[in-house]
Order: sequence, then C-alpha cells, then structure tokens
Amino acid sequence: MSDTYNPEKIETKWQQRWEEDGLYRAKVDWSKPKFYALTMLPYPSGDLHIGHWYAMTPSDARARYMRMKGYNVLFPMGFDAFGLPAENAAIQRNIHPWKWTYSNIERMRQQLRSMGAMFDWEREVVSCMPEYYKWTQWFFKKFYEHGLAYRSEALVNWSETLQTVLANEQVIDGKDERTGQPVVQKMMAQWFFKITAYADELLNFDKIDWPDPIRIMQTNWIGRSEGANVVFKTEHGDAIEVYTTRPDTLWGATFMVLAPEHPLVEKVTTDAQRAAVEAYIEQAATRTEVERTAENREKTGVFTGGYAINPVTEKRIPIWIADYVMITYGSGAIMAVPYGDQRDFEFARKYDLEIVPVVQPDGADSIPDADALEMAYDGPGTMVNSGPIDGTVHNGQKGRSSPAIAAAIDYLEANNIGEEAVNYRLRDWLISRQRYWGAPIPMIHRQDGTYEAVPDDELPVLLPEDVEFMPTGQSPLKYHEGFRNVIDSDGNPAERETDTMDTFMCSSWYWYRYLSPHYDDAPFDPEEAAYWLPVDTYTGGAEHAVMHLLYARFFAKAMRDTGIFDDTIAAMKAHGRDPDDLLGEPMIQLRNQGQVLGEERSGDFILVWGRKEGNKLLADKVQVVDRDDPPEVSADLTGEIMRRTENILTVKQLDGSSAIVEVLPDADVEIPTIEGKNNVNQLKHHLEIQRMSKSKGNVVNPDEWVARHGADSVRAYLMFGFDWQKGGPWDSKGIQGVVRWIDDVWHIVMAGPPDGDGTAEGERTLERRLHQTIERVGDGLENFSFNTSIAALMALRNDLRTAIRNEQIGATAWGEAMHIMLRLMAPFTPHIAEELWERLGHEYSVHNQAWPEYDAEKAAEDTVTLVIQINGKVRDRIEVPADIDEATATKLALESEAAERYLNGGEPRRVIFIAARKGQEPKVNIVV
RNA sequence: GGGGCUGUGGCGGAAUGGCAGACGCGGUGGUCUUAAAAACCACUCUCUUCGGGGGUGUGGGUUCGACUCCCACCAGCCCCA
Repeated sequence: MSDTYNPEKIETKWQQRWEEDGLYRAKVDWSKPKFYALTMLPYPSGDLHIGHWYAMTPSDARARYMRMKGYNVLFPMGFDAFGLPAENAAIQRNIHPWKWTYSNIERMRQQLRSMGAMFDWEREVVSCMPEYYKWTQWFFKKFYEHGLAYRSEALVNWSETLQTVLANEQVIDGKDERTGQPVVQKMMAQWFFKITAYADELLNFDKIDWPDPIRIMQTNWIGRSEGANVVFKTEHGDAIEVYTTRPDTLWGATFMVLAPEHPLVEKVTTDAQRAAVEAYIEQAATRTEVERTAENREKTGVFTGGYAINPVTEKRIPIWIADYVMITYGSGAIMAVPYGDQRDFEFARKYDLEIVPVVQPDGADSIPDADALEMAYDGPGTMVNSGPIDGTVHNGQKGRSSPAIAAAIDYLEANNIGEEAVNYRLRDWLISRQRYWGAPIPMIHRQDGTYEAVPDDELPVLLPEDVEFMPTGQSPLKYHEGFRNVIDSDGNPAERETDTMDTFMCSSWYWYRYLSPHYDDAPFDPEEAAYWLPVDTYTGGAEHAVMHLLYARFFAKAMRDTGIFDDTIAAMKAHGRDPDDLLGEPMIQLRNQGQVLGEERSGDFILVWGRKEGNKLLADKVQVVDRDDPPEVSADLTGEIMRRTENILTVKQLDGSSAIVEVLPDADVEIPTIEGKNNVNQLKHHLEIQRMSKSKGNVVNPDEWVARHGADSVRAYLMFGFDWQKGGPWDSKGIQGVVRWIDDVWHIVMAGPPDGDGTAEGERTLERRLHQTIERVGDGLENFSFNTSIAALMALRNDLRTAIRNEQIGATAWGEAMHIMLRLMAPFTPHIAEELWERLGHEYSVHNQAWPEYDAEKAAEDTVTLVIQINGKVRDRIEVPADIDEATATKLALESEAAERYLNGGEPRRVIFIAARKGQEPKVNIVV
C-alpha cells in the first residue's frame, strides 16, 4: 500500500468494509442505554446538495460520538418522496412521478453513501412506497375515527381557466405563476385535522429542550388570546357572534364588519346597496389572505344597508363588509371599536363613521375629543362613556388581569349577552391537496352525501399508475374511472375521494417507521418503539419551525390519545422502563442548523469594442483582462460583468455607472484562461453572497469537492468553517485549512514514532494538551460547536509537530498521543481515522472504541497567568502557581507595577478576586 | 404586514458577565529551489513620543467589570410565502 494520502481509495475501502460488517446496524439491546439521533430526511429533488452535507455530517459526527460514549445509537435515513416537483416534472417533461422520484432516490443514495455517515440503511423509509403510505392512510383513519379528522369548507386558490386548485407557491400576485391566468379565492369542501384541540397543550414546552426562537415562533403561531364572545342581533333578529379581546370597549362599538363571504351578508343587504355589495364581494375574491390582512394597505369596504343593535348601548349600528375581516378567522365578523383599534379607526375615518371615546388615557385630564384624534388609543386608562363599567381601570394587561375587562365579562355573563372565551390564531390543519402525487385519502363519498372510511384490509388505497397528466395541472385521479368508482359497505355505487394528503402528513411520523420499516401489523413494532422512543436529538433547518415541527408534536399527542402507543407502553413496562409521559412529545432535544450560502465571486473584467445604439453598446469584440493590470489599449467600454442574461451584459464601469452591452452573435470573445475559441456563454458574471440556486449559478456541488479532497475534508470543512447553527457563505479557499490539517495528521502518523527519548517536561506538556483536547473536543460535540472541536484538534496537531521537531517526546508518549488523537478524530473524519488506526496496528474498528477518558488532573496547568485589572481593564499579568489562594493573589496584585502606577500611593477603593475557572486564569480587579 | 434572528480584523469565526480576535483562510517577510509550486519558519486589530493608549454596527443604561444583560436606533438575513 502506498504511503501517500489517497482519500478516494481509503474512503471507498472503508465504506465497503463498514457496510459488509454491518458496523452501524442498530439493534435493540436493553443492556445498553439508547440514543436515537435523527436528522431531517431529504426531498429527492435530484442531486445531493452541499446543504445536505452541512445538515447531516455534523449530526453524524455527534451520533458517532454518542456511540463511542457507550450508547446504542440509531441514526436512520430516508426520503420524503411525495410532492409537487415530481408532478411538475410529469406535466412539463412527461416523466411519470414514480420514475422521476425513484431515479432521483437511486442517485441520492449513492451520494449519501459517499459522506461516510453511519446511517443504518436497513431502516431506510421512502414515503411514496405503498408499504409506507398504507400507514399514512391508516393514521388518517384512526384520527377520523376519533373525531380528529373532519370535513369542512376552506378557501382555495382557484383558477377559472384551468378549472383547478393551485398551491400557495404557485400563485404570484394573484396570478398563476406558470400561465399568468388570474386566480380567485373560492370555498371548497376539504379534510382537516383538529390540531386546535391541542392548542393549549402545544403551548407547553416543559418536557422538551427546543431552541427559544422555535418555542416563541410556535407560541405566536398558536396565538392564544383571552377575551369574550358577544352576541349582537341584526334588526331582523339574526344573531351575529363576535369574538373580542377587549370586551371592555364594547360601549364604543359603533359599527360591525362582516367578511365578504359571511353567510348573513345576503340577508342584511338592502336592495339599494345590493349592487355595490355584490361588486365588492367579487373583487375581494381576487385577493389573497396575505394581501387582505396587510396592515399598511388602505382599508376598503361597503355598507350593506343593514343595521345591528349594540347589545350594551342598544343603539342601531350599521353593518359593513370589508375584506380585512376573514371568514376563516373567528366567526368572520367583528364589532368595530374605532376608538381603540387602529384598523377600525382608519375605516371609520374613511367612511365617516362615529367614534366614541371609551378610555381616558392615564395622565389625560379629560376625555379625548373624538374629532381631534389622529390614531386609535389602545393603551391603559379609565373607562368612560361605558355605562355600568364606567370608572373601572384598564391596566393594559390581557384578559381578566385587567379590571375593566373582568368587569365587562361579568356584566356580559350576568345579562346573557356574551361569555368569557379563549381564542387561537392557530387554525385546523387543512390536509387535502387536489394533486396526484401524494397519499390518497382513504375515504368514500356515499350517494346519500355521507362519508365512510375504506376498510383496514383494503389499505393501502393505491395510487393508480396508468394516469395521464393534464397540461393544466388538474389531478388525473379525478378522471380515473377505475380509481374513482367504488362500491360502499352497503353495496351501493359510491365515489372515492380523489384528493391526496398534504406531504407534511408523510413527514409527521417517519421516525416511527424507521423503527421497523417493513413491519406489517402496525405502523411500527412496539418492541422497537419501547426501546428507541422518543427521539433524543433532532436536527434540521429552522425554516420548519412552525409547520413541520408543530405537526410532529400534534401527531405524537394525537397518537397517544388514540391509543396508538398502548402496545408500546405495555412493552416498556415489561422491560422495566417507566413510560411516564415519554410519548406525548416526539423529540426531546431539537437543534437547528443554518444555511450554506453561495460564494461571492467577482465577474470577468472586460474591454469591449463596438458601436452605440440607443443606450446600449453593440459589441463586436469582448476581451477578458486582468483587472489589476489591464493592457494599455483604448476600448469603447471597460468594467466588470455584474449580470449576464444570454448575450446581454450589465457592466459596472470604472466610474461606478452601469452600462448595457449586447454581444453580437459573430462577436470575437477572448478569454485567456479558457483555451480554444471562446463564446459569450463562458463569460462569468458577478455573484453576491446569497442562497444557492441553479438559476443563480452559484451552487456548490459536493461530489466535485469530494473528488478533489475526499469526504473527510469536506465533512471537516463544513464543521470547521461555520458556526453550525448560523451557516454562512461557502469559501472554496477556506477548505485548504482542513485539507492541510488532515494531510499533516497523515504525515505525523506515517512518519512513525520519534527516535529519541524526549524530555520529561515535554512529555508532561503533551499529556496536558491531550487531556485539554479531549475536553474541548467533547464540549464542542455536546454543544453543537463543531468548529471549536476541530480547532482543538488542529491546535493539538500544532503542538505535536513542535514537540516532535524539538525532540521533546519519545516513542511511548507519541504512541499514546496517536491512540487518543485518532479516537478524537473518528467522529469528524471517520475514514482517515480508521485507516491510520489500522496502520498503527490497533484492533478494528476505531469506531468501536471507547471515547478517551478525560483526566482533569492531567489537564491541569502548574502555573497560570494572574490577570490584574484596574477598574475592569487589564493592565498587568504575572505568572503564579496554579493553586494560588485569594490572599496571596490580592497581595501580589497590589504589589504589581500596574497597581502602583494607578494607585499613586493611595488606597484602592475595592479589590475583587475572581477565582480561576474552567479554562480561565484567576483575576484581581482593583478599583481606584 | 406579522414573526424570528444576526452585526467582532481583509475573510470564516473563538470567547458561563472576567486576558477580545482561539483555530483557520488570505496577506507580508524569510528558508529551501536554477526558478516556480509545495513545504517549513516568523509576523499579521489599530494608534503610539515604544512608557503605553484605543477598539466588538450607533447612542444610552445596569455592573467593580459588558462582545455578552437592558432600552432606543441603524444595517442585514431568514420564515409565514
């Protein structure tokens, strides 16, 4: 075997060997503690992205570390394989989604293997396989049977021209992204999951260690508020219930607003107003919810001509409709208090509606004049113009914590006008998708208008393969007679549900399927679940903060309450494990990684010759030159290419101005660094640091870097070059640092032990550094600060090289150092660690070794630097014994040169001793 | 619009409220070489009268002590989309 480092060779060799030996097969073993490490599974979009490496390899390093720490580790991988891109490929390029998806998965599996991760491939799951989605359907049924799934109306993006529903991401500015056809909002019957039933429980994060931002985002998403439901009546006696967080301002409610879609609109509208109301409703349907509720948009609305009675003032108040009220939120109607709510205020000013001040602000000596107000007042104050609650105080707090709100609620309840209520921003989870490439919803529409679930023994409801994709994007399931026509349980003809499930549903339970991917009797084997659950650490992108991660928690709770965990709990008890409340949350610890961004690159610097036409230059010659050393010739235009679209260049000239250059088809393009005849497509434009995407041309291909430096280097660079939780731009030069490190380690080991005996002091220093390194590498792994772990290993490399060069260590100390260092490297760079471990004659495999034991005594320094601060600023340092006590340290500090300089013979006002702590020297702060 | 986050050398980034800039990239000088690359060695926040001084987006606050905590502002990123 050759002695030069050949990553390609050793990486392939060990990947094969580990696979053959089943080194990472995770088997239930009740004699060992378990650790379930999970990283978000990829969507099989085609090629593995550097972002996948960035997300997965540090998680792999951590899983490997836990393994060496003595845990039985499960670290599985799979594919989230249903979704829109496969269907788009089918529509646009006439490739069947199965084929597109499977060939992508095949390629990505190979690429994933090149990472050298410890994935247990025997547990792989693919969510579009019938053996997987059978259980996705089964979960739907279970939830349906327990009242957690129901059918209701919801607004969808509807294209009249295509007669189909579009996903949110397909709608841009109210138009279909592909065809530019207008999209309207339309009510349609759909399936929902009752996630709101768990709203309060989802607000509780006591049992889980999740990042604060995620908890805050979920809390805001759920949006719990306290207030009251109040019943208004129209003049005709129809009840309109509204929810308000400020029932205390009810006396200031001077009009009502209904959502344009509200069922009572028709009835309250007078003939005189009908035309205007109908026109408004039609126009509102063209706007999306985001547009409608945007706060900076001017409020619009139309008077219906109808009136309601304010139940506390008993005054007639006009009923309007406005698109800023959403039918899908609350009851689709609001009481408008223009004095206290900014949107109502703007609306009232615009349409000249009455404003009644009901709160006298703290500090104001009189009731504000309604006509003089510039904006709504929602701050604290004393209630006025409010009948029975006049004089009570609104302290700015929410719900009953405010005396005025409490008084109002009591009044409403006493008079049967309303009641205290809690409301949530969270809405039920709409899971219907009018698409082909998803798990079919296992329901049957009967002739009598009711629904029944497909019997268990007929699951899965298979997606038919013989389908034709409409260029319009309509789901082919709707036109598939064989799929659609069924017989119900009474033997009558019926119709199968043709909607499929939201793919978030597939990804809400996949970590349970990993436990037993081929298990037939249930979604997972309770014996496996009893050992492995719950997930100990889950890693993935923070962009999933509210949807995926909230759904995952909902699933765990719904599974618990529908009895799905009953067998698991029994199995836990049988093994003496306390099920406690373990299964109500899916993952104990969650950590999010950042994103690798594209690299900044300067565009080609060019000289252009051509003729002016209008504001652009028609170029017949373009020459790329060195910007720091341009040749001394005169050109018609000189500058850097900032953008290039086909043959149109945007060039930033030396004076900073932009110019447009159109490169003529027969133009002469000269790029010295590219041999042969050049063309306009080879010109490189400037790249900003931003998200990688094919269209921007800034995608980093991991395969290319693996080919160049090896998987170990790519892994190590991704862990070293970034703050993992933050991410940042890829730097193709920065990888040199880890390439050199790995190369140096190779040479240190291959050079063999030093010939000399070394020195006692040198060997003690190395031992100390080894133990300090053990601690630092371990800390980094525990805290997801992978960069500091590798920094510690690089520092160890530096020390080793110095010690060897200066003949400070002998063969035994060297051997001990290698024995520790290779184990510390194993989680990060698994291949080279294994190779060198073998070459040193150690027993296979380094990945089966115990993590080196940290010895604090060996890591301790003999002497430390005592830092002397004057008023908190460092002014001096002196060497002292490491175990110095406070009295001695203070005495030495006061005698120091710096102290004398600042004290000038005076007495210090105060002297503070800061004892030495982990990795830090003792300090004395002298206040003068 | 709502929500979340981040601002530290030329760059990526270290730093429980206690030596700011670990580790690395890049750069500069040197060694080696016919030469270059690689490798190795040294230096690399800034001002300085060489004694020291200043410095973590801006302005304030808390503290013996603030990159770290609090308030306001400015800039940028992400999510809902």
